[in-house]
Amino acid sequence: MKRTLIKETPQLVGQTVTLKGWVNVRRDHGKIVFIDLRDRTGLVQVVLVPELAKDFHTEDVIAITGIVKQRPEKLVNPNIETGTIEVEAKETELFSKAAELPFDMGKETLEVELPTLLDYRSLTLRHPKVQAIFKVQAVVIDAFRKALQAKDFLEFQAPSIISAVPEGGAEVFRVKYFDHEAYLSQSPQLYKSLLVTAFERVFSVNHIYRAEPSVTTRHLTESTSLDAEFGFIESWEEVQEMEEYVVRFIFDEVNSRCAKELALYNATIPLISEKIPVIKLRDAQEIIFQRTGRDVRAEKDLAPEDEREICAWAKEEKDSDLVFVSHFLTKKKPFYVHPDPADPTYAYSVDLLCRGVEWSSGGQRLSDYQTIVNNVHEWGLSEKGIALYLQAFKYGSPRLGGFALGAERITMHILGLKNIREATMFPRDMERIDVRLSTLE
RNA sequence: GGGGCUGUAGCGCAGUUGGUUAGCGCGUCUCCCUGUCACGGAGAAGGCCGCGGGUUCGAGUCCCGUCAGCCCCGCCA
Repeated sequence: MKRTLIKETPQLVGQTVTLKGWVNVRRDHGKIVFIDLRDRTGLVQVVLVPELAKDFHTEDVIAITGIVKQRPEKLVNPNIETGTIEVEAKETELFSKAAELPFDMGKETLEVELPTLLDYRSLTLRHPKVQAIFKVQAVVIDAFRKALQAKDFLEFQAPSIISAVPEGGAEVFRVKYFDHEAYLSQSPQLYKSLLVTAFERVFSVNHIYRAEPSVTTRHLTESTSLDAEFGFIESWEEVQEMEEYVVRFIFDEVNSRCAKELALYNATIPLISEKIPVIKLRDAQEIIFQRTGRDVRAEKDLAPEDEREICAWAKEEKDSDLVFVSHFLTKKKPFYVHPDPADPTYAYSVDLLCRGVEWSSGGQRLSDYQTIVNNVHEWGLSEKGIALYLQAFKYGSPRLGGFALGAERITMHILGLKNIREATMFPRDMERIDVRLSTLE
């Protein structure tokens, strides 16, 4: 018989249906047995006689053929979407038996610590509350695409294998590449910029790789970067405005498409004011000094503590969970960053902070060929490995800029997760590639 | 790389100033239960207290080492 999805059952009262899915939980009452069956669309209560319930256990994969029945009013369960009905089983079939579970899967919340959550990833990804994280993430990424497609951006696939390290700063993974050495890309930055000279407006959803020896709650060695870049801008503010539009678009989509998922985490979309406040690094540091007495005014960057403080300021003073910080030090940024002509010490760069953490960085890029070449030398880089990038600007380029958002960080902060690994299906860090590396020795 | 904290049953945890037989909840197994929905009730199994050494009459508890994990800082296109 044709399979019916669980979410369809409330509309099929009186009909015989075949449901296929996993046993979420079994409640045995002797002469009557209840099974909450789970498929990708939801949960439904199945009523069975013991003979049909067999020895079904949590996570067994089964099929149930039965009649959809309206529940009497006093038996309605308002907590599940199919709570007005139940399915009275007439026939059951076991597809696949589940081994004894290492923890309780039938609970509303998985009560496991992070290492257990990841050690049993194939299993924990079945849990509805865990799945909610990745539904939100899928919507975030989809909304990013939709927002930029609506502005006529072209999606491209950036390469992961690169021949030279143009950025400096972050550590890179080396890979053996036949007789040569290559690297894993830390960013599609140079590709998206050079593509602007061909397509004007481009974006990409790519994995990026960082060999930073960082063990924190917000760093991964492999993560998903949402990149956008576009040309013919008038100023760096246009980049910041485009980013604001994209972030707002993402929030709207998540709000309208993920109400259920947000509710599971008791989460609310970050508060976004009519206009996200934009503040220069030095002004931000002055504000921190005024608020806390902590003098960070000579620092070259914001420490995590500073990022939290400036977010607190934005929240209290500007009614916004988000805040842009601009004009970082040119020398702390990569060679392609565009200095502010008014004071070249500072750059047309802009980070987006949300709920205490950096969500993105972006800004205006250099577009003048000779200036770029000079900077390549000044930054101590080699022209050879980035020849294609330089070529793009040699043959004419519009004024350009762009930004990159971290998909996992957005997901994490929307849902209020404490560790970015929770917002990553298969997180890689210094100690883990699917399994703990220490277990492989 | 620096600092802090934690390793006790499958999972999540408690365990007093060092004291006799190692505790709780969930899960698992057996039995009972026709209206539960995190069902309930009765019973049972399940532990080299991460590992190694030390102090002590006596160590889950104190000390040293080691391994594993978590958090903070640093680093972070």
